[in-house]
Amino acid sequence: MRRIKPITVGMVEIDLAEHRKRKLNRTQTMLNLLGKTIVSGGYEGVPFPTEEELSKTHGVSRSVTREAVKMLTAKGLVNARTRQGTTVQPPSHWNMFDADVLRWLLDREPSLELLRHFNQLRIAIEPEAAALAAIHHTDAQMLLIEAGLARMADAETGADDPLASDIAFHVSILHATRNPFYEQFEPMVATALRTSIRFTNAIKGHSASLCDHGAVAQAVADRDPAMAREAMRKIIGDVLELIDDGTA
Amino acid sequence: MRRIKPITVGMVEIDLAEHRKRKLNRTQTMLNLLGKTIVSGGYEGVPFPTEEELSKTHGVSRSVTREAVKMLTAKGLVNARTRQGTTVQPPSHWNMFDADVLRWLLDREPSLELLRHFNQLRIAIEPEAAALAAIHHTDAQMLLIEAGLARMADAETGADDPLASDIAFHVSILHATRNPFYEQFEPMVATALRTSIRFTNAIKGHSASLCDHGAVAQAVADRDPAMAREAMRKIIGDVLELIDDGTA
DNA sequence: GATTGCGAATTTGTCATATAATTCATTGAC
DNA sequence: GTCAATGAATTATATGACAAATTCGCAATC
Repeated sequence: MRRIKPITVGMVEIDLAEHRKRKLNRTQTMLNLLGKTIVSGGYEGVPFPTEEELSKTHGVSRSVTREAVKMLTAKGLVNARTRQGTTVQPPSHWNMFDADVLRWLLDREPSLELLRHFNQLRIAIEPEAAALAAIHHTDAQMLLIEAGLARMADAETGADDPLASDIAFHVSILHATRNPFYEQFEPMVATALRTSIRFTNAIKGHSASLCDHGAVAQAVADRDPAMAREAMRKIIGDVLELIDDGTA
Repeated sequence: MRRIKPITVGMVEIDLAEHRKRKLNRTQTMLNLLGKTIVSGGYEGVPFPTEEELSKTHGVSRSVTREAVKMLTAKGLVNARTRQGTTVQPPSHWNMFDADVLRWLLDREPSLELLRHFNQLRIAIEPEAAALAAIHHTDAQMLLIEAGLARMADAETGADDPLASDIAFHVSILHATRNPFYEQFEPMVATALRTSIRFTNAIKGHSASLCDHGAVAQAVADRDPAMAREAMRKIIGDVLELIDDGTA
């Protein structure tokens, strides 16, 4: 009966291409669609559709709709109650560290405000992460950190991707803390760095940046927490300064 | 045909009482059950059951099982693929800031190690949160902070619950940052505080603690970020010290 | 013997329909 | 006016069927 995939949309842009490329199934497509719509305020004022409405609108079965809504519930975006229907939760309930939610947020507004919020968090997390890494890192993790630094050096000469190497370095520090909570910030840090270059692509003061990153690595290697913290704070502080300048 | 709720379990303890009390539906019960089991390593070595097995074992329909698994997927605990089955993800993929995951973790091990990890994070987050609060708080938020402080004072005289007032104070600081990412730490901070008293119930140096908290509030009111940061760092630092002593 | 191709089996993914449970609104009795 | 009974709307659960994707074994070929 139904031969063509009836994946289509109401308000958000159609992501059929992305859908095909990533081989998303219908539940995942539905999840993305609803997530994006919620995050971009598509249901403010209007009540969230019932399961039946959603199913009809998007040409999928109720099972698909329900499972997508369940996932949204698990991420804190909505809350479903019998008879009352499904309601969108206020943003404070959203799981901001979820990779999907972050993606939807950026999709909505790669705004300076969001970038500032990211980096306000980074300046709390990463210096302390560097300090913890200085204390708790294993030899293998130290090698990874140095590898990240080497990649950044390569990026100087064009032999590697600057963004990827930057992410690799910061992520390696997070893991070296050996604290599972710090490791959770990987998607956020990666996202923040990716977003940064969109706004401040002029900041190719990479030579200075490379030097700063080297200082962090050295302090971690020396198992000097205070120094590591300071060095990392300088890196993030510089970024934050640039962003604040962008605003003012 | 089926008259009695067939909610029962295999390896984890039966939470029928909790189930009734919180009026959990079957999907939520299933979610809790699977979540606890996964977090406590119940599926290490053995493959995760298929949908049909789970449904049979727990006497629920495949819908319920599937929706529970979907929620676990959304929280990063498992990954389902056609024909390959559902696999448990490594802990680094788990969404550690999810309230459910936190609860399951504590249910497994209210361990000193976990408590230390919590507070290693708090010492990054909360001092910076206090600094941000000093800059960005609104009048209403300042009132909430002072209310929290007042409750702590009441707790001194037994007029209020010490734990609840402590949580209220710290949470009010988080919200005063006006940064949605900081607000996400509410469940973690609350959990950390709740867990603390189990271990360090001797720390009823509340008079000292009250004084320290007052210093934070004052610095925030004065819009003095550096002072707020320092005062908060002292509070968490003291806790961390106690925990580390407990280990050594 | 190694590789490629094909088909069967397995498991999640999707659909359709029916029924239960819960809650809100309305109506009616007192 | 208050309270209980009734009904309606919506999610929750059950059931059975089929689709899609991936693995695995087997066979054919080189």
